[in-house]
Amino acid sequence: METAENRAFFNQYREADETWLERLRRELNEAQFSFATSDAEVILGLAGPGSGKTCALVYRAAHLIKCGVPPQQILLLTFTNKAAEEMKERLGRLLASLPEGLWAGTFHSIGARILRRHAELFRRRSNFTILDEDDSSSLFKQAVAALSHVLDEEERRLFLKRGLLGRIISRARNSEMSIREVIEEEYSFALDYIPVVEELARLYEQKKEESNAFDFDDLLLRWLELFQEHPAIREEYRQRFAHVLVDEFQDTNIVQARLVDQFAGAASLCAVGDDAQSIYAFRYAHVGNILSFPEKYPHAQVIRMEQNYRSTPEIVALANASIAFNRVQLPKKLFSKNPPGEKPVVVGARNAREEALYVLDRIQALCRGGLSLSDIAVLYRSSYLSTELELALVRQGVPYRTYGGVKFLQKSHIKDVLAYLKVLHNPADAEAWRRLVLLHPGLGPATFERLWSALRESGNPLGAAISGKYAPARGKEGWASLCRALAELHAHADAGGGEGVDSLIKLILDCSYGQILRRNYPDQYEERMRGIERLAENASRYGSLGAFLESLALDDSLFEGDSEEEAAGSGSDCLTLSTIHSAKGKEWEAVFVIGLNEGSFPSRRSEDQDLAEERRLFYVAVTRAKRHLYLSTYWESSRGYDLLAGGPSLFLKELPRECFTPVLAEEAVWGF
DNA sequence: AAAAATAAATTTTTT
DNA sequence: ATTTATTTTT
Repeated sequence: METAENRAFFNQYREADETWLERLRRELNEAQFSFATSDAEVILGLAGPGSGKTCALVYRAAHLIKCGVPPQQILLLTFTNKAAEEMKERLGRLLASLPEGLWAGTFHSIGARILRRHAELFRRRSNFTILDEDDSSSLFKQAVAALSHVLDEEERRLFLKRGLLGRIISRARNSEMSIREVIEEEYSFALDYIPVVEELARLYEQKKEESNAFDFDDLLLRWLELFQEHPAIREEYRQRFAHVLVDEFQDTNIVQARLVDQFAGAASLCAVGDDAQSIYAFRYAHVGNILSFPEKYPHAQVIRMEQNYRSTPEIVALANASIAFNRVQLPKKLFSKNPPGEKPVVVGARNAREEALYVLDRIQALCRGGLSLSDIAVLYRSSYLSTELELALVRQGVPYRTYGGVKFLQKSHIKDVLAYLKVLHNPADAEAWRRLVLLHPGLGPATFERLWSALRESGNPLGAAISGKYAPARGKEGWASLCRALAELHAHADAGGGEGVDSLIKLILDCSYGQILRRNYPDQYEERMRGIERLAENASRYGSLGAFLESLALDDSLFEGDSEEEAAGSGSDCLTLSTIHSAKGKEWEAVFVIGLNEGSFPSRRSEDQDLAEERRLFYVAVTRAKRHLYLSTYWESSRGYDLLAGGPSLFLKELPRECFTPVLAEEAVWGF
């Protein structure tokens, strides 16, 4: 009914304000226009890269608001936080100001937001911790240790190796399969261990509950469970959100699709995506979601957007030629009417260093030709492929920023500081306690276990620690100093209230972690200190500790890049280095895709069925380019485990000859 | 028995 | 460079 009301509003508006509609007509093409203004209840936008699907989604949201839909009735689901931010910003620009009350975020962050309000239904409190992958694998390790009477050493190692256990369990949870089914289908070597894995999963759940914590999967699954088992709550949200808009639908998994389904009937649903750009199978993305969408919703209006506005016809031709090798896909004919440009260049280099020198040389040439560094990006399959280039860039003093790859958050000193904050915010967080305790000399894992079980028994771990009643047999001084620090921090956090997270971090350094840092990293003390200061700067923008920890858990893009970028002056004109996954949705005038070697890309770890996914990844990479595209490969591997650099990637070899211009790097690099 | 010190190994992609 | 396995020290 509510949607009908909105629709009435909508139609009334349609006649009332011609200028907004005129603007839409001017700025959008036919398909985008009908997408943005359609009043169908279910809409699917099938759109190729560079066709402006995100743009259409933003305009649709703006249009709804222009038509009088209150912003708080709109739920905008994106795949990355970056995308959510970008949409909000574009929406703000379109409407002159950012609408208040609109919910825009990733499935995970919206899930966290909703679950904070209903945490008690899952025996959690609203200050629950969100576990990252390291945290969960640590819990798995403890669960495995608890079953040491069943598993011998070799078996224990098997399960912990490369997160096998986590992958099995996560796979089961995200694909609506039982652990038995997952093992039977994909891990047949573990058939004998099905009951063991089931028991481990139970132990893991129990540990999460004890720690008042959710992992990433919980944020989706428990959200779904909330809606399925509490119809009244579900109805509340169905009433609230009259419009649900989903970006990058091809990357949703089964649970996420079910979450969208929960709104069907009450809200108008609208999703955009491109099956050819599905690159998150490793996170259980299910392309079937987008392929079968029209069957699930027979009344859905399907709008195709096939014109590419981003790239030259030459680049589009290469992309089309490559993706055509994937047999299972929706037929699409991406085309570009842009003025022609140069053919993409395929570069062969002897080794990574020569490749780096070539790329550097071309970047400098492009800059002389009038491009600025921010118009250029270098993309790669895996983060290690960027090291040679980074060396060359630093030598030449070219400023750059990296996306994806080694995480700022994974730096140990940052995690140490965060452990203090987590203990303060959620004193049940066993992982955080463990980290803090082990920082101190004389305190090891065994002592931690004893201390922790005592603290947990008390029902108020933080209070118990501060009271000083508990003391370990060894490492008394370390424990005492930790307790003093926590007492001080707790008092400060309590008194401060709105004091700001940054002052809390400063206090952590002053009363405890400063000395520990100096002791543990005598050589890098200064550098790491600067990293923590940057953390504090970022923290100052958050109103509460909870908000800060949550956005840290769900969005590390805040901390991408590191000290190199500082030297270059942040915000200034700089080159982009990015994994292809992190480059999704972006575009640059000139794009270099490096390390296109058989074995690296497609990754040798991928199996046959993954080859299509790797090719889609290649497709995403090349379609980031507007005018200049360079694809490079090298054949001598310089590093030990980079071994088997097996010559040019299949994705280069299979390209029709007329698509590109071949070049040998040595002629350009050593030419004179 | 536990913790500290030393040696070895490990890196796809991300919420 | 940081986690993880192994040895040495307390």
